[in-house]
Amino acid sequence: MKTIIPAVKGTREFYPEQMAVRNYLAEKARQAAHAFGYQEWDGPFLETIDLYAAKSGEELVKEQSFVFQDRGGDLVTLRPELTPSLARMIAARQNELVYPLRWWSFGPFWRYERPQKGRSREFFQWNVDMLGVNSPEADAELIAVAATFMKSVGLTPGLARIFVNNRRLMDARFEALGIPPEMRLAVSNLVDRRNKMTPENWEAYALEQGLSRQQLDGLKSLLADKDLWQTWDELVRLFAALEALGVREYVEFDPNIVRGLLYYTGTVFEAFDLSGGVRRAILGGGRYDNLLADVGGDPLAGVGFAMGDVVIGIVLEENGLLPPFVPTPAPVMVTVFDETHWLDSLRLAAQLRQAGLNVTCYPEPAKLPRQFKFADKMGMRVVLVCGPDEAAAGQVTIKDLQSGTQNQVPRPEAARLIREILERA
RNA sequence: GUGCCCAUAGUUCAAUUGGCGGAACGUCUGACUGUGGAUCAGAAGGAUGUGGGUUCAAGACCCACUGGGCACCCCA
Repeated sequence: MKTIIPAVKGTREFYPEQMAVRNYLAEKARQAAHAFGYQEWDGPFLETIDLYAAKSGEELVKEQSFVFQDRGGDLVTLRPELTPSLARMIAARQNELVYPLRWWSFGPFWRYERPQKGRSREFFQWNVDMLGVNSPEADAELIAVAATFMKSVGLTPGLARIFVNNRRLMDARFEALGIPPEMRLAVSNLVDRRNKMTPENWEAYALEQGLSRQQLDGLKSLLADKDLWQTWDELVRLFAALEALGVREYVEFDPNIVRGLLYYTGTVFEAFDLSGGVRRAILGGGRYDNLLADVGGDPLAGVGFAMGDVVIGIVLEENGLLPPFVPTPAPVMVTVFDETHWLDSLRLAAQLRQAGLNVTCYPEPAKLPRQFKFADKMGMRVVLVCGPDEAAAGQVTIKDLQSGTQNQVPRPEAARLIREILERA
């Protein structure tokens, strides 16, 4: 009896309070995507491991995926990301889809990682993608969708910001520094871990990776140059478009943004939480122009981003930006005065539902204080009492729990008067 | 997958050198037989995460496991 089977490590249990947060995030994501005309879609939760082998990066496939053998002996994977599924589904119907294609999705993903704060093995991710357009203006639109979401949940540019870079720009600069193509990945990783090491260690590590002293100095000044974007036409156009889209204040150029996924080819961006002590990545994305061709489709340009629900949830919680939790979806409760008035209460509740209200009825006769206490704890706004007095007069008592006032009114008027109370703030 | 830290009531935390496990909040009951929140009074609630070991004696010390956190790694 006392033995409880624990939940699987790294999974999450959504009690109504957490479910409300998840739904809130999903709803805000939906609104932002719909504001820009994106269509909702989804892929399978189970995929073959081969789908990810091509482009997702070795680490993700080999060490961070849930892989199982099914009863037929085939290996199946709980999806660790969505973009490969997107690429396949588009490739399969490449000639019948309407372009430019704007799709969004919000669903569960799994990664076999060591859980810690802001990272679980089971999480929800919002994905937004545009395919069929290759332009900085398209990149800007994706960033604008992200910024629109951030704004809608109360994140100001002071609390969180989107940092942008461009892989082609960096490649050109690496080229100019005489860093050969085969060293680019190592250099990217180097850039990625810069703020995690002391300057001395980082430089030593850089030299160890094969950079010359001169190249290292060149790299350092490159990474410090916040105006570098002005030398790159794509980024000049990107920022002009962001300005026009009204989200320029959320975006900043940062040559240190690299991103690990291999399929990005141009613009890359990452939103960070600036409100706390550590910079935490809220969302990330970029342009991937080769992905379709890589999964066997015709070449098709794409740009997109993904946001996990865990970090954003923590950031909003820590900044007091989550909406207050209202336990019940029914703001109205009918009390049950006693056994003889029980069915009358059920009738009243049914009438009010018929009138379009969400109404709960206390499930049994009980002392009124208990019933009122219950209504209060469940966050209800209106409590109805129909006892002997009301029944004799064909009336009902309506109490507004927020103001504490109550009135006894004819029953046919109840629905209208309740609605009036609910519409008051 | 590596290193370090943590685990006591539903929750957040106490418990001297190893010596009878406490408080706050929450919950329940009553003050209040037709009315929630506030206040007051009372009550319930624990094999101290699991399994072993040391000891006359373990919440405390040792080992393993499980879970969580931090840093790597990676990323949402």
